[in-house]
Amino acid sequence: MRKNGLSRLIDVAVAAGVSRSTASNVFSAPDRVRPELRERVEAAARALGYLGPDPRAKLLRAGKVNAIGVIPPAELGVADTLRNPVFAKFLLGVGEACDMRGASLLVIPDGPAHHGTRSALVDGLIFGRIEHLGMVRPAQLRRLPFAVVDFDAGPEIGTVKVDSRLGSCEAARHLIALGHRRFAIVSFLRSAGPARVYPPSRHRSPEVAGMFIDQEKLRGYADAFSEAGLDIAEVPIVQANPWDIAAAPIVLDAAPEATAILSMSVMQALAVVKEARRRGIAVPSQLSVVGYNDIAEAAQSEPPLTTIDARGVDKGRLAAEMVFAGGPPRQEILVPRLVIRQSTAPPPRR
Amino acid sequence: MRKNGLSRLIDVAVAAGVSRSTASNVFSAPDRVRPELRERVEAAARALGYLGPDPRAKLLRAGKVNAIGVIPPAELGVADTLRNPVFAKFLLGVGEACDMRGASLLVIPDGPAHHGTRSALVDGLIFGRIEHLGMVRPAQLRRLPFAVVDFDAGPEIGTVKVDSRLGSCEAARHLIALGHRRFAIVSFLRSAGPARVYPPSRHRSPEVAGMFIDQEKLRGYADAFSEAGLDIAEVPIVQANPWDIAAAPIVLDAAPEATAILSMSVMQALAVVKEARRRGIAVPSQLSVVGYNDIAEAAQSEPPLTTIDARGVDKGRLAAEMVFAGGPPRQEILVPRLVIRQSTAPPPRR
DNA sequence: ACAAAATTTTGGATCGATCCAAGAAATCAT
DNA sequence: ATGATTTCTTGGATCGATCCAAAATTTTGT
Repeated sequence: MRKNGLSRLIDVAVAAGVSRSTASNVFSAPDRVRPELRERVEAAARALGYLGPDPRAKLLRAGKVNAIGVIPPAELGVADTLRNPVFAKFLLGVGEACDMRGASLLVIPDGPAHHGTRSALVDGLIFGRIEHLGMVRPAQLRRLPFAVVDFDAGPEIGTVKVDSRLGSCEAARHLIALGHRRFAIVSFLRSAGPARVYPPSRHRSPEVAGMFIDQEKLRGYADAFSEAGLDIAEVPIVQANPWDIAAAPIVLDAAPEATAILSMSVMQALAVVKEARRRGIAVPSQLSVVGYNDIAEAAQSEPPLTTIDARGVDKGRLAAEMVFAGGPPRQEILVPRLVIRQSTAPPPRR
Repeated sequence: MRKNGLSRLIDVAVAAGVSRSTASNVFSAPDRVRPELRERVEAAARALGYLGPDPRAKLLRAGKVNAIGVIPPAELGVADTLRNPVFAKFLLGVGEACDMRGASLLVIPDGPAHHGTRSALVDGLIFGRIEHLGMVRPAQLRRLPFAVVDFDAGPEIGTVKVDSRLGSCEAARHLIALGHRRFAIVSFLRSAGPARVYPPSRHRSPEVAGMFIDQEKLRGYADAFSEAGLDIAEVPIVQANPWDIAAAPIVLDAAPEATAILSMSVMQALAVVKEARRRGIAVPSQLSVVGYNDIAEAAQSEPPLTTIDARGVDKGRLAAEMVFAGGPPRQEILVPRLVIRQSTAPPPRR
């Protein structure tokens, strides 16, 4: 017994009259110990209340923790991460991969100085956002397997991406195929603040052009428009914080003549549907709405929302499998899928 | 530089021409080292690509990991845990507490032999269910601070509980106060399988009496009924797996004359509302429904669901704070709150 | 019964740092 | 310049296990 009251492997060994190594073997390789001796050691362990090797010490030698770490987008804490339904789906995928190997999942809020990356006790890391590019090198140097998600970090680094340009293109194509010609787009506003409206003709202003991920999606919309001989420059764009559902009325006001709304976020799309119904605009017969990302609420909305399944779960699973598997870095690109529900229909006749 | 390519503190020390201790101090107590020397060490570290003390070794001495572990109900893996909205709320609360201390959150799927409990690298543990009672002793012996949630483990052990008897009593009181007299109860079926109906008079059968948590809630309903001079024995009970929303039709069929449904799960309550509307039964004017547990879907349902807020977030936060704070074991009992929305109204006149 | 082979057990070294008491160097007082 | 302080730096011990090669023991073959 020690001063701190906990007994160690060596205490057990002494009590059982064997060497440390033998005692160690009883716990980690029982077959190597003669049954008789093994029982003696086990009895001693029981008597001392010894619970098996201390995971910390074990770790020091073995180096394996049996856990994977996920570092959420920079500004998010643990709670925010869990609260965000889109990110939660991703986490779910990571969780699935963990379950396959019986590993644990660590959510690491990234404090200042990337303390999390440097000190987390994990076998590998998954970086969730662009802001983490600076942490890639530290992780590399720590020789920790890791993968990045949703951004390009070069061929040296395992990556899982979703082709969001294609995804939003599909969304727009779907509406165009239904016959829509008058649209409005709900885009992202990264900086905090109220929604902003960009009427047609103001698209080339730097605020619109300068966004990052959203830019991909905007290109996707533009692809579909030009395929159909339409010009995206004639479509009004509303930028809103993806979670600021109070922006829905602004969207509807900004494009009263639109028959279809393309939203880069699900939450906005759901909010627009709700607001439209509140105003007595029938969805989908008078107004069609397509979102981006498929979450539970989308299926349960009234009417259920047509949206893009951005493969969040698969993304998480693949990233985690990459980390677990080790091996040379791979680049995976997932293809988003259009999920057609009841928020889209041909435009009303005039 | 080592064979494995990673440099250690000692390599840095040698390169800088100082002792290990001094090098160590540069990273953990910079003020103790003369600026000139410190810079020399830092330069050496940079040159060798040394990233600071290895968290694993640090841990062996210090014992702190800056992470808290949550062990979900036995049969759930990591993914199931995140998928379950009720448990996810609890996790959210734990996450909030983590954010306050900048700690990480580890979700530990509990494999066979409680391997997780024994080997998880955390500063403390939270046990999420009755099945974990057997793991309490191991944790105690490991001298790990821990808390249990939702079940009584004796005065020696920190506990956060929610008074579910009171919660369900409130639910029933609410309906009774609105004037309802004919009810049906949706209870839990722990074993897998299809829903079962227990008409009045069969309440005392062992399947009904033998359930655990649900028993508390049933008592709560009974409390409210007897306050109003009603007898719960006259109320039909449907037992269904809490997630088996296919059971909703069975509920409505089992009690066609009921004007109000008391459900022990939110999901069932939401399913019942949906099914009722599908059948053309107006909610709440013809049928009132009260759930138990408040999740996002409940507020977004059509109509929004009246339900019991079982304080999931607070429960998680308190449990985590207990673990972080250490100190003598406390027993917290949270009081559930009735959240009145639009799924309840006075019964229809006949 | 004795050597050879197979199985068990053992002690020393190691994983990568931190702590602490003691030694060395620099600063100050007289 | 000498001793007394104060500030830095150092090596040895430690955290709690595992690994490995060598020693001890048991089993097998003839």
